[in-house]
Amino acid sequence: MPYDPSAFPPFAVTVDLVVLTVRRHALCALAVRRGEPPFQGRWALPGGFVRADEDLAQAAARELAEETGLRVHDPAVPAQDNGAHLEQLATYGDPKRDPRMRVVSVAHLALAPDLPAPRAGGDASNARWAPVEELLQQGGYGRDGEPVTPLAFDHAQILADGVERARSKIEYSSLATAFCTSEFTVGELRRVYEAVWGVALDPRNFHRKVTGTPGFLVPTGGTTTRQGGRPAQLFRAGGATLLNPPMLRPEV
Amino acid sequence: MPYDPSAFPPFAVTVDLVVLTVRRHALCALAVRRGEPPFQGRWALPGGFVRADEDLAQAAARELAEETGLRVHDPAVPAQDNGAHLEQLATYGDPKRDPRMRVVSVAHLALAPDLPAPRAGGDASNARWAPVEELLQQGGYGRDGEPVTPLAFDHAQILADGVERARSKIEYSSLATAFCTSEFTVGELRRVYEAVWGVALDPRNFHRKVTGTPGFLVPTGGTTTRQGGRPAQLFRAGGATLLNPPMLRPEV
DNA sequence: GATCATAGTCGTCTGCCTGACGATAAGCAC
DNA sequence: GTGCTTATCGTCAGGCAGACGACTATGATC
Repeated sequence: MPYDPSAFPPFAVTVDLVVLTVRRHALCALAVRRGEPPFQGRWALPGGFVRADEDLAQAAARELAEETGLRVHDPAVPAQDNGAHLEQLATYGDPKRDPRMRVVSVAHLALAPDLPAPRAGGDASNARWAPVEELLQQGGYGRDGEPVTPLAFDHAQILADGVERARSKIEYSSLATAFCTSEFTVGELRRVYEAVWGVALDPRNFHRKVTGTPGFLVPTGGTTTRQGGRPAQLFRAGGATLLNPPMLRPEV
Repeated sequence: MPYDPSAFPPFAVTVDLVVLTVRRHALCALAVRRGEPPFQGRWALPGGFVRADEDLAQAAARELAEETGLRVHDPAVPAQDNGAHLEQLATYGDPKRDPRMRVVSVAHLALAPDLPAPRAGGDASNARWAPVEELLQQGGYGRDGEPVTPLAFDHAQILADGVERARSKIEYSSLATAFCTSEFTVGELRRVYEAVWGVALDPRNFHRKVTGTPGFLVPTGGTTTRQGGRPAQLFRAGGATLLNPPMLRPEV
């Protein structure tokens, strides 16, 4: 049976990225300013077309590198530094989600340690880390005093789904370490949980939990005082990826 | 800026379905026989092209209805009978996954109660429920004595991902009730867990757990002896969708 | 109709984990 | 040193899960 192009409607396929990090005790996402219609001047998630010979994960990794310079953490190299976690999130294909044409977007979720500064094709004014709370807010004014405009397209929904995925996934996996630098303290890891969940956790119980879970953390031997106070032991993420029993998210 | 079709490569977009049910104490998936190349004569997951004016979820629901006659359970109508659960699973877009052209497939996961018989365009010999273990098996012979051939395309991977999603999701949600008819007993629900996880559960502890979780089960007042033995209370799925604390899957 | 097999339901006990919280340790700023 | 900060160890009570005993109510079989 020959290939019949009339048998199916053509789609454009893109990848959109929810890139999350923790800055100043807040969960932040990478946003880029749109330079062209539709939604010109509005903030959006980074993303772009999937190329003809490219896998979806490749396209997402390429976009991530283009926007942030981050390489993707290869699970086969556990000790790799500064690698970001990247996973597929969900696919959005409402016929009206892009007014120009039929676009199906495969959204990906990336988790990264706090980065120096975003870059978007070298133009820093067109990319920023913004607290997800602010990006998802409806109306009102941001902390910079500018009026808040909703994200372009259906990106608010995509961002909300990504945040929810991250929030639930750090419960039962060691994914929270993806927000930390290669060596980190128990307190730093706890502040990641607190920022992502937006709650306060008991330092003593948290310490007991993470140090008591085999394979979660491995001590490097060093200590640091970069958080002030008594010197804290430094750890690296252990090989365990699943937390059993899970970290319990407090009721809100 | 005008719409420029040359700016992106065209893709075909399909939905593929992992339809799971529990039959005779085994987790089974719906498979259809391919009538045309590539992989002619091989078993595959049901699916088809997304139409030009159709949302992804609509396309998946349409395919599900075409293959099984099942309607999708609407969460707004909790008491609806025989509705299947349908959710997006993941998207597969390797450039070589279909030798004919560039196809991106948005896989969906459907959970259904045991059904009378599959239908595939009215031709029953081209559709069947098969134990997932058999569909995922590499080589050897099936229980009908025929040699086992792998599923077409990357459908073995898609099926494995769907099964894994179902296995993990019944831990912390009330999704296992989607495998049951509208009224069911605690024992029937337990056999669902046992079939999906492939383990044996203690009937007494299971009973305590599910009846003690508020909102999970609501008694209908009736009883049944359809499983033999002492009459069992009939229940309907309650409004709760999340199980907290979750059902614990025994170590293997 | 007695006996048996089958499934359902209620309890008990023990160990583990969590949440609450006291106490101590070890840095820095003054 | 005093005070402040963060880290770390310990204790205790309550809740939940696994193991398992006991009892109940059907249908099947003799």
